Amino acid sequence: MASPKHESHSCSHCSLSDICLPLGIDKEDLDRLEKLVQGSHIQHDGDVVIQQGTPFTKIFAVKSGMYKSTKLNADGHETIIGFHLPGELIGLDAIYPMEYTSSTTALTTSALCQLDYDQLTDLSAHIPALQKQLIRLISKEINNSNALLSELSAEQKLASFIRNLAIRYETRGYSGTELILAMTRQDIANHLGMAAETVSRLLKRFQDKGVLKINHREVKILNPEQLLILTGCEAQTHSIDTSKLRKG
Amino acid sequence: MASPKHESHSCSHCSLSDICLPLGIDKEDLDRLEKLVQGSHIQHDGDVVIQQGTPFTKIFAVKSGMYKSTKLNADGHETIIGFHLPGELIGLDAIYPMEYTSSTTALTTSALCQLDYDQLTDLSAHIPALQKQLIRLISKEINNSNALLSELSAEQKLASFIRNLAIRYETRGYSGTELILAMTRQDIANHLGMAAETVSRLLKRFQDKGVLKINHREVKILNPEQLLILTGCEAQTHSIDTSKLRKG
DNA sequence: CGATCAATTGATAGAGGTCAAGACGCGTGG
DNA sequence: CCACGCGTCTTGACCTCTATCAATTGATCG
Repeated sequence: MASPKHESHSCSHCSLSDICLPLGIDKEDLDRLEKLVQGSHIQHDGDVVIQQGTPFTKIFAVKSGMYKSTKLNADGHETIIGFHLPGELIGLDAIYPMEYTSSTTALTTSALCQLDYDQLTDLSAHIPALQKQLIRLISKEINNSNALLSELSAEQKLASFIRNLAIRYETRGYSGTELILAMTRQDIANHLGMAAETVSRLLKRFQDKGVLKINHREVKILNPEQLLILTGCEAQTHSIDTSKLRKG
Repeated sequence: MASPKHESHSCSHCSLSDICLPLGIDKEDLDRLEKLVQGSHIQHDGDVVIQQGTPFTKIFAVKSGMYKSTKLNADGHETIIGFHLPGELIGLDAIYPMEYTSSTTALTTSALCQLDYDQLTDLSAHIPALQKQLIRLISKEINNSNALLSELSAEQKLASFIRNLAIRYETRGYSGTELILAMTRQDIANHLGMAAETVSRLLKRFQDKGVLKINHREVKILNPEQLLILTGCEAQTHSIDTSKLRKG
């Protein structure tokens, strides 16, 4: 299992083709795209896929499992800037600086595709639809990054985090109510800018409230609406007293 | 001064051409690019340029002054996702969702250019250099957004904010040591996720330490190296005791 | 079955939010 | 020119949230 195996691949048969690159591309163009895709590379827990600071050459697409990207700051502190689920692209933030700005590691047994960026841009110059899709996906990343800016309390941040994971899983055809936290509590805490103990306590609180059912890394969302409220977003079902929304 | 005046414009003569779009484009292509640029629109303090939720049609480039982008979240809370200085582009995050995800407002008397996005992509399909530059600039935004994730204490966040502003001004040919905070303390606080009182207290502390000289909205950086240390990044001049870097 | 790592739980303290009052700057109108 | 009002900024007192430290339990694995 440990050997990096290059499976036969085909974007057209990939279950992720709807959310990955080949949106609205005809058969002929798709063939050309597939030529530059290097198929499934398999990693295991802890395997490093990208080293921060190395020259940018490829974009990665997650096929299965989960990855995390950590950034070593100038102050020597490591921050987890994100987790990557199947169908998501890794490395788009490296285009501008021409080198990877964070390291990426597998959290469980996982697989990804590799796309040579130079070939991809060359091809996209000939296929407007591909160019547009590429730009759209990069733009999407900006929004993802901005999402973390708003939250206030630790409770809201963690609730948002879980909800965000659930939604992303659901979008990709997995269950939107039962998910597995492939990362440690410490990883979650780091990503959200809090202590691991706080994550632990909050998860317990969520469970006590009947919002979640937690069994180690397994999370079951019992009350999605209540979870939404915990994010700081009021429920839409009944009218709200807006007089005391959090600060101005 | 108050009338929105469409000045004669020319990217080739614009002092910002180095940092804006037209990087490495030849004369002929530049002419075509200029055709789709709508020249200087002038705003004043409080003028709204972009309304969150409206359809995405244009990218904006700041010519002078300063703008802020605020996002109204589902919880009814407004977050300032960024400030825009001359030479910077606004609206790149709207490409994916096809609508503006935040509202943009002028903070002082300011001016910007408008670029029709559809025309821009059509043109970039014919000019590989333009396409690359466009993609690079969008990618850059991801990095900007990720920058806020790492900081820990309020002191580090504010020090980083000031330093970031100074560096951006310096890159654009302005002074890197004397700058004007066109935004209110409340705006800074909102953007950094803290209380306005904390900003006030921290600025005072920075001044007491001799790092900054503050006169209302004017900031003079007296000790850039000390400011760097306040961001959490150790000074490079002498070897450091790394034994007690902030948490793991 | 110890050893190791992840996770939980409790006790404590400090950073920073909140509330409240006052100072300062600035435009407006008498 | 000064008084007034308004918004911004500052400063102080208090208190909550959450980080930190520490000890324990639970899982996993060679």
